[in-house]
Amino acid sequence: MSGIEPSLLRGLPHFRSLPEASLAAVARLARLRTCRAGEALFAEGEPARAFYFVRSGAVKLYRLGREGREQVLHHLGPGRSFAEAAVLSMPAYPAHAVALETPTELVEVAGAPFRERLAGDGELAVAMVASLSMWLAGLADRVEELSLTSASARLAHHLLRRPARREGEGLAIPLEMAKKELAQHLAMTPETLSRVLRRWQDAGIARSQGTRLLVLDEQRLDALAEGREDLSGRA
Amino acid sequence: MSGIEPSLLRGLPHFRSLPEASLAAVARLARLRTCRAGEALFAEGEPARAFYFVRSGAVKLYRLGREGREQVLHHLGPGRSFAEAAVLSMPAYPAHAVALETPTELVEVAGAPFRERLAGDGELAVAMVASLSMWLAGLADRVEELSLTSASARLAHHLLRRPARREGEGLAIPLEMAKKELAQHLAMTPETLSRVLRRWQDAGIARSQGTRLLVLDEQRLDALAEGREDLSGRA
DNA sequence: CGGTGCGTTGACATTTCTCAACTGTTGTGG
DNA sequence: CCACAACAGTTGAGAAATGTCAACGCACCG
Repeated sequence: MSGIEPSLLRGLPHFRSLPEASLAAVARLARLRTCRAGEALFAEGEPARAFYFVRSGAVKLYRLGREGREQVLHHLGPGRSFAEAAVLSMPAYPAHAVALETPTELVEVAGAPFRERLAGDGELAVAMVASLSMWLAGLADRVEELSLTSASARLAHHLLRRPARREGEGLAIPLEMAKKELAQHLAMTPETLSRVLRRWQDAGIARSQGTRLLVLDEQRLDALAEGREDLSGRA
Repeated sequence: MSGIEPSLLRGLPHFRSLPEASLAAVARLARLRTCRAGEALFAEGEPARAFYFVRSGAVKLYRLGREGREQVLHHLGPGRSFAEAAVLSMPAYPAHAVALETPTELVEVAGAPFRERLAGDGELAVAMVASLSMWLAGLADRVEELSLTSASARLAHHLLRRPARREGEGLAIPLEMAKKELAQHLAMTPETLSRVLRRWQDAGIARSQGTRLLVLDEQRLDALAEGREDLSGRA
């Protein structure tokens, strides 16, 4: 409520090229909030009062279907923002949000005053347009991913778009969710995910190492993602 | 290139509450374009030079995978806009676009001058934010849809979110794509789609009438969309 | 120590895909 | 106007992928 240091915002991708005045104005509407794992930020259907930036830790956005089935929409790490669209042009949050780590540091920006500021501040509005475009691109990618009909294609597609680190013989990709959640993210069961990884290991394509994956044969992973390779016959 | 009547823009949802000056400025960057079915508007990878509004007719956005497999991303009818995100913050179009009907009337807005205008025109930027938010909500919905694991749940979910018309005993939902494309849109094969519809017909839930669907039992369709009902045992 | 929950594996049921044949429609050219 | 090709849509039979249920190991945490 009382505002934060503008410098805390400067590091965020959206505001990198924002004039000092705009940045200061936004900082005045923001407050820093530190959460513990499991702490809820907002619930689906609740009036959209603020949007957020992740400074450290992680946040999960999800919906609840009937019978408590949890549909994970996104995992967000440092630098990402969320709920801008809700605050800017929707009456209520379209999903639930909880912090995943202790501590998770967030910048919380009050919605109503931000909306007012936006109309008169072109530079800020352009920054928000860029931010929303980022979300759009991400979701479009996700749609493409989910349109793939085979489980291994979806997994391969997903993995190939994660930040990875070259590591000796292969590519190390950190899995930033529990396998259970990753499975749901990719519209498959945990069992299927486990078996796909098993097959990849047997085929020498990749090796599951607890919380990360070591890809040994990038080309074949690529082929799998595009449905060019099949992997059934070659047990 | 030479501009169009501002009144042509006023009808579009994005610009409903835009000041006269902004509207006129955009109109100056726009031109009216009439296409025939099959006419390409832009190709994937091409530099994003303009974005569009549909005035009449319809447009299809799609990607091409290897081997010419066409992945339909969206069908757009009158009032919708597309490629704003590409023009505003991406170097190239992320998909192909073609007109689907003869005639299809479009408003084409030149990208570069629009971007310049945007920075200084807060009202316009806010309008674009609203437009992008609409896209975001639509894509989020699509992600949720594709996350459903059963074919009939995806189809039910999809149908329940289409504009429909009450019609005597039931609900008439126009299918705005060929069944072949609808199937791909829902990550299933045309055969599976056909069989699901057959089962619904046998169960008295809905009746496929060529290019439209007559829903007889909305409640059960709802149940199917949420995985509450199964429809296997009750042939 | 127990408990709780994730991840793996196996056996089995079911859905969905694949391939193929057949129908009906549409549009074209004779 | 008809014959024909081309293509969407349907249906069937069999194969393959995936989901379901259950058991087990294992780590983590009280």
